[in-house]
Amino acid sequence: MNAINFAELKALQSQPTPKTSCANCSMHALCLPMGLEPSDVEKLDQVIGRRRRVKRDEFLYKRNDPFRNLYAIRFGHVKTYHVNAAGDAQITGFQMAGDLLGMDAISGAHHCDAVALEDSEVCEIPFARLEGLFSEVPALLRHFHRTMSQEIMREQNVMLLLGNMRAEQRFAVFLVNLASRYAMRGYASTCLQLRMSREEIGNYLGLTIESISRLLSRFKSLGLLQVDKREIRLLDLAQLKSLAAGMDSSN
Amino acid sequence: MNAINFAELKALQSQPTPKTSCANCSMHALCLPMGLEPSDVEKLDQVIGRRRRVKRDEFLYKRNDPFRNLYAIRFGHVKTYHVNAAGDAQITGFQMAGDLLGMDAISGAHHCDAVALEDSEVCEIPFARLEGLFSEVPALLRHFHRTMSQEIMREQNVMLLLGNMRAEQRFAVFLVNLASRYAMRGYASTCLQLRMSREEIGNYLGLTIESISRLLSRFKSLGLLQVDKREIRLLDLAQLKSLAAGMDSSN
DNA sequence: CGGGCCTTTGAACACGTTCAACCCATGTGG
DNA sequence: CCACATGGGTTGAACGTGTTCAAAGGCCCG
Repeated sequence: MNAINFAELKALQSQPTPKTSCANCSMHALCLPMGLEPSDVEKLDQVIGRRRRVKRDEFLYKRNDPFRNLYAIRFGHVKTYHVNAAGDAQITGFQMAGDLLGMDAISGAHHCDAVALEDSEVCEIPFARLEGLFSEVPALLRHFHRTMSQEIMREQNVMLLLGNMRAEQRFAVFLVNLASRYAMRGYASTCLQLRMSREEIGNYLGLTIESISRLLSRFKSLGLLQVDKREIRLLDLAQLKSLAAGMDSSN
Repeated sequence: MNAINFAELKALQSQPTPKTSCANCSMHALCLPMGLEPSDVEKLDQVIGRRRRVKRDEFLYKRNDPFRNLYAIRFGHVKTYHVNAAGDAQITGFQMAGDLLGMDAISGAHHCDAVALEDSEVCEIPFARLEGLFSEVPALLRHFHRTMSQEIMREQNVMLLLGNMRAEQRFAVFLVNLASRYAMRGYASTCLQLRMSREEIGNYLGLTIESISRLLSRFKSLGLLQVDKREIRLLDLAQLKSLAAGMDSSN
């Protein structure tokens, strides 16, 4: 796979900062405008609100905020999480550039919190205006439905992970999945710069921080990866994939 | 809450079998036509395909079936589940009358299996025709988006359940949730006729059949419920709710 | 150099699983 | 009619995975 780094590409070909628009956003091939005609992309651009910077640890939205916008990440990383009555959190997803957030809130208000894992920038997409565009641009509506559908699939996969995988397999799935998402975005997929802490990974995977630490040590000693703080170099992706698929493990 | 049994009501008021349509379906207040004008309900009726009977243990759809239809349950119960590479299943949901199935497949093909838990009947909703109706009936599109959004929320709640609840709390959540869904449908909410086996409950909750059995015994001995095979009578809903919320448990 | 934060590692523990036996209701064949 | 098999459910005992608790290490920034 010829890994092209879209972000670098963009930086190379355009010294003068381009107008912020979908057409020249490095994520247009993954994000909402995916597959649209240029004229339709322009209409989408009209609809999209301001670009918004979110600093590390700042909220993108909070539980019970009224639903007004969807958010598309331009760059950076975000986590979404639920807090239960007892006060402990469950992280429901890590989102990166090109991902769409907030679809769980369409029925009324936001039911989870969204916080930036690093300084990030998002496109605010006023949902009322987007709805107005749906009748005009059927391809956009179709793509929107596919996106929601994929979000449902993603969550079902997490249910699978939490419901019947052991710790080792969960962590392998996490790593392989992260690698493939970076690959789709043209980033090096064997050298992950984790944006989240061990604790956040553990929370997402239904494990403790200690378990994550032990798994990293085990995988390291098995020669599957190298660890240096939050940089993880995947050395044996094939083996990791077979662990993620539930094969062998201890033979 | 004045529990009206819609199914019985319908049976009483119409000895001659009425034409099968959304307008006189007992689930119209919960299902796709929810909140639509009568004229729009009629349009929806035009779009909906045949009603289809599914016997107990028969497939409604299978993994890799091409996506053509959504399904609304008229009566009966269905389970959806994923099968992983190793061959074991994870049940991702139990659906009942008024529920909509198949939204995870919009992006292409079905990714899970759907099987009837008892003899059931569903409305086949050809998605292409439904899409055609969206531009004509904006209220339908809005409701469809809310429905997908709610499905995302439901799955996030399962992630919460599987990710950071102990067995006791999981099972309490399961019972309370089931009771509330029956209540919404006008059925007695304190006397549950389970349509699924202990094994299926356990699978859904990430537990074993033995754990479910033990939990039932424990709850019984605590005076929270009575059990007779698959009939469960909830005796202390308040206490069950507080267990489900993560309160006390052992004091 | 000190303090704070994140991480790693070790040891004891606990929750839920696994394995096994048994119960009970239902259905089937001799 | 009984004998027997089958499938779902319950209960007990031993086990194991991952947690909890605790201590120590590494790193950053003041």
